[in-house]
Amino acid sequence: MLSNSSKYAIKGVLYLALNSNADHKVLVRDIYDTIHVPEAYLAKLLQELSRHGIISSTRGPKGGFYLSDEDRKHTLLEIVKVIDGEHRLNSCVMGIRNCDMDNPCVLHKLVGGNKSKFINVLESTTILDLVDGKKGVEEFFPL
Amino acid sequence: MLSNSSKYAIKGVLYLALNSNADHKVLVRDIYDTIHVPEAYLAKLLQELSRHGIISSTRGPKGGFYLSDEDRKHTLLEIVKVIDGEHRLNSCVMGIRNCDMDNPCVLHKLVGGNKSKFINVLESTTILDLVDGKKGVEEFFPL
DNA sequence: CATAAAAAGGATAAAAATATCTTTTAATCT
DNA sequence: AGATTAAAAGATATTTTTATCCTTTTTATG
Repeated sequence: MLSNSSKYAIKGVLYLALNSNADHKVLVRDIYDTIHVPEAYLAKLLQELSRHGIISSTRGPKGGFYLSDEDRKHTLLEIVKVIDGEHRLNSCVMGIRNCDMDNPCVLHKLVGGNKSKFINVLESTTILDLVDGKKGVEEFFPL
Repeated sequence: MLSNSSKYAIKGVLYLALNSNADHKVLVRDIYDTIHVPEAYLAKLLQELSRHGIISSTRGPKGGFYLSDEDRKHTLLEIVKVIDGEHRLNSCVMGIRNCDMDNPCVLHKLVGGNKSKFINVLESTTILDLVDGKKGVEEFFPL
């Protein structure tokens, strides 16, 4: 339903939301220290998000990844779509061909309702929403 | 959240629920023809379920897989647990360590409710429930 | 008792997901 | 300009999941 990669990406973005802005960019290394996602792998995921304009980055000294105010308006669903692609979320929970919301299989009816809600949460929650009122990264990543 | 293997297994069991009983066993080949799960792979999954007592089987001529009346009382969750193991479903949606229902991370709160409901559905739905009132396998596996 | 049917089991192969390493490009600061 | 820093990009490696194949064991039946 949600790949590890997507989860990693969300964690990374959350870290950025709490610890970065245009004047304070952060290195992958720093993110890694806190969220414990393999450094090189996380870098790949962030690069991908950056390429798609979900997050921002600059190269060179004083460079790093960060979130602009605009970036913070993106939703969790956008992150997931970039990393996992459209198909993973839209396809039938049971992987049954020609089964969708309009012509659902029995299992879909059983389980699909919860899935849609899950997607709705992802779709209606922006980075900003998540971080709003939170002060430290600890609230998100308890050790 | 649910592996392909689990989905395959559920499909196979559904087929058995609709097409088998102690007096009418079915071959993996027959199931394969309908649900389009790779034959040898499906055989492995059904063997696993059989070993765990979720479904029944007998070897030799006139043998095959089938569901006894007792078998039909098993829940979808039991199938998933045999195939995917306990951990996959119980772990934090976000894969965060030391995060569980009692001490949930922020994302857990956001998304965990739906997940629990999903598990509840699996837990409270028996094979019998699913099949009840259905006449043909087509209702489950639209092509 | 021989034979054939069918699951069970073991070993292997292919594909996808996850992770790492190396090289290139761009920005900043002397 | 040149040196340095850091992300971007590309190539490669590892692991896990998914899938297949082949042999063995069990069992019903002629």
